[in-house]
Amino acid sequence: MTLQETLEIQIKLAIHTLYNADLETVEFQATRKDFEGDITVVVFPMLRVVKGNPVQIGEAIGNYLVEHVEEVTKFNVVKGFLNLVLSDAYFLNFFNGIEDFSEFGKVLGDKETIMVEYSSPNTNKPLHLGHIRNILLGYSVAEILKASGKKSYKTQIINDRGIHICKSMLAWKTFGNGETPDSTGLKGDKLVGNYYVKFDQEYKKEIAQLVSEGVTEKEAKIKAPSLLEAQAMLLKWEAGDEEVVALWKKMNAWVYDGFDKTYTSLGVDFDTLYYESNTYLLGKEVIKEGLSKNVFFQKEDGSIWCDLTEDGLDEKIVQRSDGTAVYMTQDIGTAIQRVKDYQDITGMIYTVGNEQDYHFKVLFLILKKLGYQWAEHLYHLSYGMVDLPSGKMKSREGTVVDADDLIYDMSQTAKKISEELGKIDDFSEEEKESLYQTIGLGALKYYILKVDPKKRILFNPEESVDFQGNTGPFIQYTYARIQSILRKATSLGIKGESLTVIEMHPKEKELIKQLQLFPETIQQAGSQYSPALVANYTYELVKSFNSFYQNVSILGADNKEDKSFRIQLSQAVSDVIKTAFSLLGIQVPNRM
RNA sequence: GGGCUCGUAGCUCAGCUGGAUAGAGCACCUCCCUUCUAAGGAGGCGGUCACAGGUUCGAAUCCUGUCGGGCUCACCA
Repeated sequence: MTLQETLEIQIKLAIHTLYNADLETVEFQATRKDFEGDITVVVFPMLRVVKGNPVQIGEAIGNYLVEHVEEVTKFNVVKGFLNLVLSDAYFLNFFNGIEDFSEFGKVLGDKETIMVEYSSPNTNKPLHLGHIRNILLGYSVAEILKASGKKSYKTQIINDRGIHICKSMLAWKTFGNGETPDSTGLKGDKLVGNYYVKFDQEYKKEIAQLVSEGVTEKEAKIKAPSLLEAQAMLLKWEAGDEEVVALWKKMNAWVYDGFDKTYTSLGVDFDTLYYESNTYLLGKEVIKEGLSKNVFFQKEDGSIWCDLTEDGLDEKIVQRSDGTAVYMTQDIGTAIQRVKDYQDITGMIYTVGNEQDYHFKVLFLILKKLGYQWAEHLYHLSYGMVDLPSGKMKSREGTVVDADDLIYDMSQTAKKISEELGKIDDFSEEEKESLYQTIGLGALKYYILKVDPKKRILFNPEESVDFQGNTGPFIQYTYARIQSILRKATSLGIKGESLTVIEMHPKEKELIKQLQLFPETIQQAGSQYSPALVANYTYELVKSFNSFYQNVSILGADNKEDKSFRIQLSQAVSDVIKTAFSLLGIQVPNRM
């Protein structure tokens, strides 16, 4: 039983014996810094069942608790707030009760299995900052779920089909002269992306040409030769034309290879992949079934719809009049396929930008109507766009912040700062590079993940990302400092021993309180799908530690007991930092 | 126009299912390295929580409306 549970029982008992009344619940909150105490009971809500002065009631409960609950040593009442002071022994017991903090906070379990989809880029453009947010969020949420006692699979759907792919294929065929990533030294996704841009340029030229010949702009957009050619290519692709398919395979392979490099440098991975080219036909069977169950209805032109007006939404098309699949069809099919492939799945999370809120609302509703139980546990991890001060990132206007460039820039900044500080001059070149990468990525990932997912992020490339204050490097730095102390402690032969009696410094007590919060932080982050909660928790923990570090000497403690305790405490804090950061996909360095 | 969403300090953000004088970081100003890494610490300046009503003992938080930003309402994905 936790202390809070004990207190709740005792407080109910107190109210019962003192006032002959019964409380439903007891409201607790952390005691504010300005008041003495460790935990606070809010008296106001009790006034509903107990008539009287809140201060007097608080006093009465306080006295009762001091008498009946060993851990409560003192109390004070301010207005309707009963602040309880807990004994050092209580905190020490908690601390000693955990022999190893390296797995602290995590819960093992596999009763629920969640598939998390993230990234899912188009294969014709390199990844940019917007994708980075998506990727970091999806990866982190999957890790958090795992730590909160669920099983998770990471996946993505690769949009490798459609007219857009044909555009870059066509441009490469026409202007490429057989260029390859090897021959140009370009990353595959960058090379293909260039041809996508090239297509667009040619297409615009053609439109301009047609317009000058007297064709209306609207007409020109449809009749431009290169577009017609791309459309012809798509038809060939769908018909399985050998040459087209071979080219498609070759260029897609380049793109995947390029993406993989970016994923690797971001340190993320996937358990399984889905390709749109494999799944785009899947939904049709289900549509037929849904039609027979009257979940869908057919219009005269043959198109198939789902009527969602009773749910306050519109009618939504699920299959075109020509019988081909739309976006929705394919998503329905893919969802069902996933559950077939992984039968232990109990829910799914889609990491997709908030511009698709409506789409997912509809998708989930349709799947529920089709009668799938797991449809009750679908969640759209919707996140805000990453905007620049100039507005939206637009690839056509060249205002896109490229993922690879950004990652590189971050490590360069880390390098610059590190070199100025000169603390790692004895590192080998490889060690240095690896550290710069760790810090640069730490800064970037933390910067993005600390913000509530649903809020939009304003990214200013000019100001770049901070390395001071509430940042990844700040936390990594604290971790590195603790490692330094622990190394020194080991070399001095100081070992941590379990202690029973010790007078605790307020800063030590504060740290233990922070540590206690970690398990519930993971649970909350899991149920709210919010890495930001983990980030903010870590920041608070680290701030407390730094204050402790600056005000209390660890290795220079007066006696053996204090020294031993503080080393253990430091170890615990660094373990939790490491775990918390691993949930965010951020590494921690032993020195920096 | 309908729907969804956001609006907290000059800037970037925290504020859990309503609770004490609204918290951090950056920027600006003071201090602190002969003591465990100063990417740090201690302090100062800075807010009518967009606005107006309402519910409540109590509202940044819940409800309604207004204003402002974003997204969305395709036989595109």
